[in-house]
Amino acid sequence: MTRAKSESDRVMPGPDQADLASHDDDSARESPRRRAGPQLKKGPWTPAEDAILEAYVKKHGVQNWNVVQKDTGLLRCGKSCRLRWANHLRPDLKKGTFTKEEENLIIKLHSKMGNKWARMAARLPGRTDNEIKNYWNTRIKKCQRTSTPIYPAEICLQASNEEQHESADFSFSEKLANDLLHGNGLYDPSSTWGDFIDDQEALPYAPQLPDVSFSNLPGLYFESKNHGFMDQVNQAEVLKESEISFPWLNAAINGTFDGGHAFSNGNFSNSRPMTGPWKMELPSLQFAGSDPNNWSTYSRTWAAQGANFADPCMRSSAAMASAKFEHMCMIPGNSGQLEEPLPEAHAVSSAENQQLSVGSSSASTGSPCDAMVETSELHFLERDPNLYALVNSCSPASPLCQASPDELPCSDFSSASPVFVSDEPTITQYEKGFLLPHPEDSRADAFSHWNAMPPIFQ
DNA sequence: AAGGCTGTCAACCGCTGCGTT
DNA sequence: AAACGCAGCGGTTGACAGCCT
Repeated sequence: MTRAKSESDRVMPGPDQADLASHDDDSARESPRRRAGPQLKKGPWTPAEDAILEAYVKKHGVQNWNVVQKDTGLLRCGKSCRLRWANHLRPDLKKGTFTKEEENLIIKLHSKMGNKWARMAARLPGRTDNEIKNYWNTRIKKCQRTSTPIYPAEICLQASNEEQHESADFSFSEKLANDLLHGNGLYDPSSTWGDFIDDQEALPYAPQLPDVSFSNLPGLYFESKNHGFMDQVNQAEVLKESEISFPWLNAAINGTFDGGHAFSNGNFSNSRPMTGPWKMELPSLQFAGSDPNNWSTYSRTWAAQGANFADPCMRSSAAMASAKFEHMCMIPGNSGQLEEPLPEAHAVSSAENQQLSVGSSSASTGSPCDAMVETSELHFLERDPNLYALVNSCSPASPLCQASPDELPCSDFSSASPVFVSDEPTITQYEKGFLLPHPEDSRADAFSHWNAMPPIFQ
C-alpha cells in the first residue's frame, strides 16, 4: 500500500492539537513512578519541538539526552528526545519507502540476525531500526495472511552465495538453520541429512542455528495455532532423529554430562569469543498440570509418542526443539520464571503415553522454559536414565561425537552463571567444518514469527 | 457513502547493558 | 560490590490513511 503522504509530507498536528492530545495522554497515561518535575508531554512531536531539539543537537551534539529537556525547556523526556532525533531529525536519514534492494537486504539480514533491528539498521544507511522493524512486522503479517514464505528463495540463494564467499568455513549451524528454514516453505523434501552436510550449495542463509533453534524453533511447532505439535510427532523418532541429524546436540549434552562442558549458553560459539549475555526463550507449552520435580517425565512422555513426521527436515527441527526443550525443562529446581509454570507440567507426568496437546499461546506467556536456568542445576541427565541413554547413543560417526569434551561447543558448566546467559565465552573450538556462528551474527529471533509460517506448519 | 480492514508510521514502555559513583 | 543513571534495544500500541466491500 502506498501512503498518501511521504514521511516528510506527513502532517504533524498543530501545537494546539498536540497539546490537547498530550494533555489527554498525560492524564490517561501518567506513570505513578514519574519523578517530580515538569509535566512531560507525550504523543506526536510538534514542528516547534522538532526545531528546538534540532537546534539544540546541532549546537551541543548528542550527549546526555536528559539534559536536553533541562536546557531547552522541552517538555519531553530524554528518551523521547533521543528517539525523535534518531528516527526523524537526524540529517542522514533517508526518507521514503524502502527500495527493492533495501527490502532484499532486510530479508537477508533478518535471516542472519533475527530481530536485531539496530544491527540491521547499521547495515542500511539512513534507515532506522524502527523503520526496519515496522517493515518486517508488516511483512510478517502479509506473509501470514498470504501463506507465503518469509524468506523468498531468491533472497536466500543470494545470501547463500554471498556467505560462501564471505566465509571459508562451512558453518554447520548455517546448514542446519537452512534445513530449518526449508520448513519455511522453502524446504526441499528430497534433501537428506547427508545431502545437507555434503551439499555446499545448500542455503546457509539462515545461520546461527543454536540460538535460532533453541530460542525460537520450538515456537515453530508449539505455537502452531491449528495443530498440536505432539499430535504429529513421534517423540521417540524425534529424539532418535536428533542423534542422526544433530550429533553435535547430543555431543553437547554428552559433554555436559561427561566432561563438564555443555552448551550452557544455549548457544555455541565459533572461534570468535562470545560477547554479551544470551537469553534463551523457549516455547510456551501449556499443560493441564505438572510435576514440579520431574521435567524428565516430559522427555519420556515424548519418547513414548507414536506419530510420524512427514519429512526429515521437520523431524530434524523438531528434534532440536525437542532436545533443547528437554535439556532445559528437565532441569529441576530452576529458579525464577520456570517455577511458576512448573505446575502446568505436572499433567505431563500424569498423562504419560497420552498425546500431548501443545498450547498455541505466544512464547512470551509464561513458558516453562522461559527461564534462566542455573548451571548448578544441570545434572538433569543423571536423573533421567532414558535421556542419558539417548544422549549417549550419539552416533559415533558424527564429528562432534568423536570430539573430546574440550572440543565441544560447550561452556563450562561449573560456572555459577545462568546457563543461558553467558558473560564469559568459553567455547572457541569446533570440529573442523562445524563452526558455529558468531553470536553477533546469530539470529536470535529469526524464527520469532513462526506462527506466521505457511501452511506447511499449519 | 459508510464501515471494516489493512498498512504504515510514530511513539511509548519495559528491559538490559554499561559506565560511573 | 552495590547502587544508580543513562543509552540503547526490541516489543507493543495507537493513530491515521487508503482500500475494499
